[in-house]
Amino acid sequence: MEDYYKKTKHLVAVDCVIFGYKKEQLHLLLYPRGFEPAKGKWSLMGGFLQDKESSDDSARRILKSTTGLMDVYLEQVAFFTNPLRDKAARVISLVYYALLKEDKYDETLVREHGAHWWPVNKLPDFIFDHEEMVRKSMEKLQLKASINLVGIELLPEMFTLQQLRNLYEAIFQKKLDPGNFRKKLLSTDMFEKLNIKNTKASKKGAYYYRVKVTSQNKSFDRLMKF
Amino acid sequence: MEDYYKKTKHLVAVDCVIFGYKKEQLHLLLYPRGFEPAKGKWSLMGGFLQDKESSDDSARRILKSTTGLMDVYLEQVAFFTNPLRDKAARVISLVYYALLKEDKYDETLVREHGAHWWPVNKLPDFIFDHEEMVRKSMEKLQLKASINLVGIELLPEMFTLQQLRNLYEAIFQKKLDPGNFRKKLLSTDMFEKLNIKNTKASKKGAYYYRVKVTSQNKSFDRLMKF
DNA sequence: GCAAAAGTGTTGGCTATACACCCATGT
DNA sequence: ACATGGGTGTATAGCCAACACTTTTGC
Repeated sequence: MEDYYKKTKHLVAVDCVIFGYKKEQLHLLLYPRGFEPAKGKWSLMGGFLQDKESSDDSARRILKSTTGLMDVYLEQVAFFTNPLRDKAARVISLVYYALLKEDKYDETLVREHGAHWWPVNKLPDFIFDHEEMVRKSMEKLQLKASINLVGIELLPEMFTLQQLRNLYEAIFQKKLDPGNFRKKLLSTDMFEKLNIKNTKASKKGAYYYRVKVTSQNKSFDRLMKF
Repeated sequence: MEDYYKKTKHLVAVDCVIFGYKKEQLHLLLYPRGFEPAKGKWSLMGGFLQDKESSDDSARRILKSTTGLMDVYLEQVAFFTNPLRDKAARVISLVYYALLKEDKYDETLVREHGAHWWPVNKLPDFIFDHEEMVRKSMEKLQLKASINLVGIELLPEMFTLQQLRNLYEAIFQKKLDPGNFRKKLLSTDMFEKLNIKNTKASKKGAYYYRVKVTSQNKSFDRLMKF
């Protein structure tokens, strides 16, 4: 066990499942693979883990270089280690998902990489095992959204309950009852009602809310079911 | 990205948090570190990921060599990548937890490795970040026990509801109401009542149950709260 | 006035928890 | 007979889904 130098070393990749919320739909930022094998299929943003770099730092470096964003919410998803998963070489993959605030990223930088936003309900063909990575990320995100409020990470600072509901509908890919959703979320006492109304979405106008500073990273009291 | 050969390679360890259920308490199989650094502290069972070996296979190889067991329930927990986590060298760790059936493992083999079973409520000092690995494993196990029946993996084929309740009490580290537990679990219709009684634990004797074959890997209908 | 979204209220069913109570039996 | 765990029943509280209903306002 102490003979570290005798052991096989491996290439370690960090792949990021980047969620963004655009046009009331959850999207993934993907880029097309330009070379064989699997040319033309779509791929997650990834890179190799470097010397003296934690995988968290690595993921942040990848996100910085592809979206320009520094402070991004990151969560571990899983590791993928099948020796044949990458046809070109034996590569271990460490997978994260990331949540990007609407329109805060650098669109030019994104385009530079040939990247494209795909709605999660109409995804293209993926290379290798990236489809499974995405599936597991969705499951993790849904679990997280049941325990914590994900509004902070994906919505602007001020939002109506309708916008928040749309976000949750996008995450769980199903319609939610407006009245019940409203009562459920407000019962957590995590929101602050503002004296401003959004009159764009309806004639009556809906009040904007803000997440209370004190409950930034708080859990719901119980596991919410959506 | 295609220049695989230029990238840094890393040592990749697979560490196993081995849960066993002994004497009505959840235990962890740990072994003492016999060399510096961190000599005398306790460590998870681990080994290095080899060439052409998936981390699942690697974990199974480690479990086979330390407990003699072939078919063990395994679940991914997380990866640990802090560059300074192992003082001797930069090592990525992939962590699994394993569930060992009571008394099915090879006690001689276990002793050979100097390993020791520690009850989860009185654990020793760990090396490096192994304590966090254990904590995350406990959380994952509790989550799993809320979604699936873990009795199959940790109990003998035949068990009384009292034994099952003790197991759940050990997993969640709290007392559960006997009557309510019974009703909750039986309501899932995953059990088959046998015509045999266990008369050791009580005078009246409790019927043995068995998990129905059809519901081996089934989920509870809802998330159970214990 | 009407449509459409905002927001409130009501109801029935299910689940969790606490706990009372009877059953069977070894000592 | 009584203590002990096995097993059943009941009462209460809280949550959730469905849906009726009221409010506001632009057209």
